[in-house]
Amino acid sequence: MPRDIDRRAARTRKALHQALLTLMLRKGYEALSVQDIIDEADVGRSTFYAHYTGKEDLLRSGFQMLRGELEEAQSTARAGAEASHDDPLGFSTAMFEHAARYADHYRTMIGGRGGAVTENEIRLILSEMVRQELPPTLYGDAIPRDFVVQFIADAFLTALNWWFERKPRLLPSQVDAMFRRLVLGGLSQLIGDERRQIDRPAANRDTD
Amino acid sequence: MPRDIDRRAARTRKALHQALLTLMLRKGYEALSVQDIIDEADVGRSTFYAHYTGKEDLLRSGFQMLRGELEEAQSTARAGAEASHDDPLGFSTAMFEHAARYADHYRTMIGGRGGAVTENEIRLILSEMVRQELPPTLYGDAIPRDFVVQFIADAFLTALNWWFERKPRLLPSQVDAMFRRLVLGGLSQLIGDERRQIDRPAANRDTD
DNA sequence: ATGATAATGGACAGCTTGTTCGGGATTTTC
DNA sequence: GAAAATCCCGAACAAGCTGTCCATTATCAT
Repeated sequence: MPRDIDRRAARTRKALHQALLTLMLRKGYEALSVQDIIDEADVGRSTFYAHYTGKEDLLRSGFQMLRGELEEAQSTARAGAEASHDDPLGFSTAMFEHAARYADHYRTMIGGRGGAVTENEIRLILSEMVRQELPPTLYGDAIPRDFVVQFIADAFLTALNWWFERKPRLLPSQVDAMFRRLVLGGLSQLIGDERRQIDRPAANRDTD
Repeated sequence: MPRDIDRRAARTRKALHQALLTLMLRKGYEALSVQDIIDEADVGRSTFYAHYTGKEDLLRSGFQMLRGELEEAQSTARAGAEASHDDPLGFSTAMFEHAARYADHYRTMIGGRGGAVTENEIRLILSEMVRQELPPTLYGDAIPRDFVVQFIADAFLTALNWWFERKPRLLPSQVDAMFRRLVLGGLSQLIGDERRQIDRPAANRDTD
């Protein structure tokens, strides 16, 4: 029996992934049928179902690959770097660079093209990254920690979306700088010095 | 010919909207078929197509109603209030209260239940609101204005999502306070006093 | 080369979609 | 109240997609 995966199988899977990528960029995930995918990939119907249980399975498979890539990039980029908790947004630099490298893949996931599955997956991954870097104790207890985590993760997605849709020629480092400054410093730094002192509302004692 | 809409037609449309609402809360928009909707609404197949061209048409129709409600609420809530540019997040208070009032409707739109159509529509509406309130000139030019607009709009959606999914018993005013503090003051206020001074990166001169 | 193994393509029934039609019920108008 | 207009309903239709089956073909190990 063959130790490695059969070359034919590898070729088929690559063709299917490529077809999914192409079609998602063109029509979006939800509007896609299995028929479209196998037509684009030039693959038989039963062949598709021999490899994947449906289009969602194919989608998740591709997502896993990208996730593996990402985790590797994260760990190498931050191997000898400063320890965590030093920079609460430490994930962002490597992440923006990874997005630039796999621009087509990331493009399928944003702007509503990815469907609910992709959206949820990427938000989960990001939330987990942020959670590991955010200091366990926040100043005061006025804002719950998981709220802050979601805030950061979604802000990153916003930056990514804006980057690809509006200014795709920017360098990853440039977008990263804007992202960090806005999330760290907030809006008050941008709207004039006289409002620099934000009002500090009393911490709500009875938050459910 | 009847001056007003026929009562039967109004009843049918109301039943269809209610069915869509119920089913979206249960299964999400994308997983819904026209068959599901007319079964839930107890309406004939041809009747449905006599009123709407498909499920997306029905969705947009309901969305228009809610939008009308919202714009009315916004204008009345801020009739005699302070003029714009005074508070860059002036929309949020009335918006959170509107969301509390129409909780079921808003719940269908967040958490991936609403599908790409809803997501895009609500982001457009929010962006427009924010754009009108944000001062035309931002401190420095390091961060493009439309990036800031998207940042605020998406942060609001994050807050709304977190509110409904995690702490639905909070009052609108409480969520509003957290939202404003986080967006205005940023992350640096939460992670210890020694990092209160954020580093100010030099404005990028060549942003494309 | 040759048998074993695995991928392939096309055909199949079952289901959903969107449309059309005539009979029957309800509302509006007079 | 009765007539006329309008709307709802149910059935039936072609078209498309889905998931499964099996005989055929191409690739692998010896």
